[in-house]
Amino acid sequence: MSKLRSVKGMNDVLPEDAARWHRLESTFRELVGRYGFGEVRTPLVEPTDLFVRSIGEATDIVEKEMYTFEDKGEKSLTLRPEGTASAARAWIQHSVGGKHPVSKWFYLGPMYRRERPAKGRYRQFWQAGCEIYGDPGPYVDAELIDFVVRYLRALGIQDIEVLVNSLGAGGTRDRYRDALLEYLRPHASELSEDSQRRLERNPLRVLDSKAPQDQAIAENAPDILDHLDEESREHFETLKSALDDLGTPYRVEPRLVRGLDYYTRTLFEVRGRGGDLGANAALCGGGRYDNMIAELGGPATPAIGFAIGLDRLLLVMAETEPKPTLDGFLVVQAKELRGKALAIAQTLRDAGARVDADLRGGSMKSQFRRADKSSAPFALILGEREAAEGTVQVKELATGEQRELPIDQVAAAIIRD
RNA sequence: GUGGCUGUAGCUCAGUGGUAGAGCACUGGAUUGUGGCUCCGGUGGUCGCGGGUUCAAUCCCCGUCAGUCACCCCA
Repeated sequence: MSKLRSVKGMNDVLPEDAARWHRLESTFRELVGRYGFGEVRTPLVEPTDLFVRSIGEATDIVEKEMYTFEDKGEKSLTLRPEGTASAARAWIQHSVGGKHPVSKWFYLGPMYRRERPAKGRYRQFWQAGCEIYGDPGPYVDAELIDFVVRYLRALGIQDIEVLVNSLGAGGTRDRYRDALLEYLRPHASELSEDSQRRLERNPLRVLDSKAPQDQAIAENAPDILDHLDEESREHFETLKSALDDLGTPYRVEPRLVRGLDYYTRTLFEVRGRGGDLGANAALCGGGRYDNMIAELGGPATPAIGFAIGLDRLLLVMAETEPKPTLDGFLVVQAKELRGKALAIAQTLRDAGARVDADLRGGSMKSQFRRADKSSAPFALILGEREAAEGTVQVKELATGEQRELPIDQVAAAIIRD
């Protein structure tokens, strides 16, 4: 066991697992393409201030989970803990709003949060997300929620729950906060320790506490949906009927809050119900952030986005059918023929075939064993006789059928599809 | 960040206060140009790391690191 290890909570993906990752990514890229989203690639590192101002100073992410460091003592930088803030920064920086009234962006990449690792939660984790700038909704809100459901289904993930809520706009949040505090304060001593702390700092969080005594109190708490301003109420009603029209299943969850400060109006979360997720069932979180662009110094622009946790999808995703990664595997009779075999392999590769060989010089038996395990449907046998005649034996491993072919006919014989 | 559990071969795991085992995997052979099955053999471990108790520790104690589960929070 080497003492050199990957950093805690940051994991390798080895070739045997890469196919599942490719499926997550290619399915996402394919689907996103059908909606006209374009990819944005931002740096992994941003000025710390970007996240403090967008995500919110008093959030857990900013308070204790960011990888922050001084760049040569000149500037505070942070490894991005999420993608929305970076994308917004890029959108503002390049004045994209001036060129396009509406832009649809997606991103896919690693994010960093210094939390205690657990199943489905890592310090480097992968998110795929979409952002739409310039459309105030609510139809685009519905479209985005529906997108997530379709993406998960395309991966064979059916057992999910879509939760939606609205945080309103303008003064809704503050008005509701006051009403909630008024209700909670008399119960303060009955709340869990955590919630007592949350009470003054972020009382909305008390609502989604898992402690039984908190849930009992939250049960009768005032409902944020009763405090929505008129415009937000209409927005939410239209969103729900748009989802109904799309046939997207959802449940209204007035206690859904989420931990980022920038959300306004539409808020949603998709949870998996597979047993493999443990306590980290949130597969996707998103919502509208109509004020953030302006707060970061850009032109007042409504926006909405979501992020999907790819590591978690991997835990609940259906098994991927293993596909052969090779067409042929060369088996060489004598050591002296290895140079010749290498040349043949190159010729076949030039012709588009996927070919490998074991050129260590082992017995034919061991080479056949490797051919078997390589997933290649064909073994290509090169012996003295074939070498002299410019041919190879092409043996189909599943059936045992074998025929001799001139080298220039081999590629066509073994390439599938 | 708090609490619980775990840490023996590449993998899954047995095991004992007296210097370590199985299955699978890998590899050689039975079959000197032919795999998958079978049989026989072989490689591989500072028993996570450090300290303590002991004549002696993989086993007991403490610490530490890593993993995992729950909480916190979130993707």
